Amino acid sequence: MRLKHFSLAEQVYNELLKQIIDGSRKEGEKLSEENVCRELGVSRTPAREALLMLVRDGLVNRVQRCGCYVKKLDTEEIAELFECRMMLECLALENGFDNISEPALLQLEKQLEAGDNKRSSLDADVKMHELIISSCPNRHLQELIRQLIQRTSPFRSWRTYDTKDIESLSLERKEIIQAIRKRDKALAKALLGQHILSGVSVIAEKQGIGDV
Amino acid sequence: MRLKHFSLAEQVYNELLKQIIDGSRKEGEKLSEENVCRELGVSRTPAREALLMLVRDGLVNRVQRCGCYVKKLDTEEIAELFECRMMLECLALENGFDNISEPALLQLEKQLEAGDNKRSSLDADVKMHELIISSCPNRHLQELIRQLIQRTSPFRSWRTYDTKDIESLSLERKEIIQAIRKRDKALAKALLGQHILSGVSVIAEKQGIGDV
DNA sequence: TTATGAGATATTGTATACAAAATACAATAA
DNA sequence: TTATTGTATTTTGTATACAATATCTCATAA
Repeated sequence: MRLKHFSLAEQVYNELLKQIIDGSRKEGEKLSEENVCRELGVSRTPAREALLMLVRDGLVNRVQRCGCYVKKLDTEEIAELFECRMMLECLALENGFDNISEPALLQLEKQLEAGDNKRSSLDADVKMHELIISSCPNRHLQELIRQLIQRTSPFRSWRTYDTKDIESLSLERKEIIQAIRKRDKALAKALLGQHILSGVSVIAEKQGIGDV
Repeated sequence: MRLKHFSLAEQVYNELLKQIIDGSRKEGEKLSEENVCRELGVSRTPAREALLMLVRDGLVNRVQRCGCYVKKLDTEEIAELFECRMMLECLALENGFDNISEPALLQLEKQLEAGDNKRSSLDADVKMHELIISSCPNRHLQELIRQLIQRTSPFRSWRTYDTKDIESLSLERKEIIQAIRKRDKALAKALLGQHILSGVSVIAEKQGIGDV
């Protein structure tokens, strides 16, 4: 087996990605090459490459001769981003519906039962969406959706602050799984769509507050 | 107005992009930094950046410490790529159907009439798809589709070698436009889907020949 | 006070040198 | 002959120096 060795550029990329997703890099924040270098102890070349990779992912804006910024989306763009993800995940569910196996669903249900804190709630969420995505036979569509999920990740935690939210999200997931197990495709798609869009209004509110 | 000045990286990117799309860079071809530099008369830094941008676009593969190659897709991956594009363009048509204006359709029909050679056939194709895409209100979906169109572009010319192909493609487009003008959404979507997938079998054949 | 502009400073774009790893190749042994 | 191993060459990864541009500061004038 060939061991993978991570280049500095990849390591910087992974670190910045984590920071952007977990919110420690705020939207709109300047990511100057100099600062990134100094903070992570590498030269400008790998830092630049990492930033380019984040631009590729749609998480960073780059303006010629001005530098890179954590991408800042207005409320409407966020709504469209979630809507786009919703449409594509529903498409994946439509296409892969019959490939979702009963054992996989049972296993997922068990994991959903166990989840009642924020951490396991996020885990369960990732697993459910990944089950749906990986059941879709079109690998390009799979990749597009994974990319969209990554782009919506910075907003993910906004809806899992209090216990009530976590519980209602958990319930939504259970209903989706049940609909799939009952082989009710139309219902499953409708519930999945609602589930993905459910956070948008909360996000819109929080952003409104943030702007003041 | 602020004049846009293109960085060397962008210029190299545009040149390589053109070469990959028009087929002068064959699939699987090695794109070593050294060669790219020498051919285009720049240093390695902008060449590297251009290659990274092509990786972002899905047109180039990059293996750590081994270099970059023009992405080579097997027949099944190509089929899935076109299928993915088909699904998303149909989604865009579904969403933007009512936004497609009669004047825009009339103008497009005129341009389709004029097109009977390869060049104008490609132009007409670009315009028709762009009309559909830009009518869809979701800008993220728009961008995903444009990216997919770029990724399918290297295969585009494979179906426009002889006059018969050009004519039948032209006819397909006219039928799609007519269906939209009659506001028959289901028919328009079905025809659009067929149109996008129509080249796949031809591509599969040609690739088979290429492999011998 | 506000607007303008010159100069200083900081940041990005580009070239290049060096380090590390992969590949090619030749020599040797089985 | 074939397999293997060590060396040479090539290529990618990283650091850094220099060039070009943008931004900031502050003085001056309307």
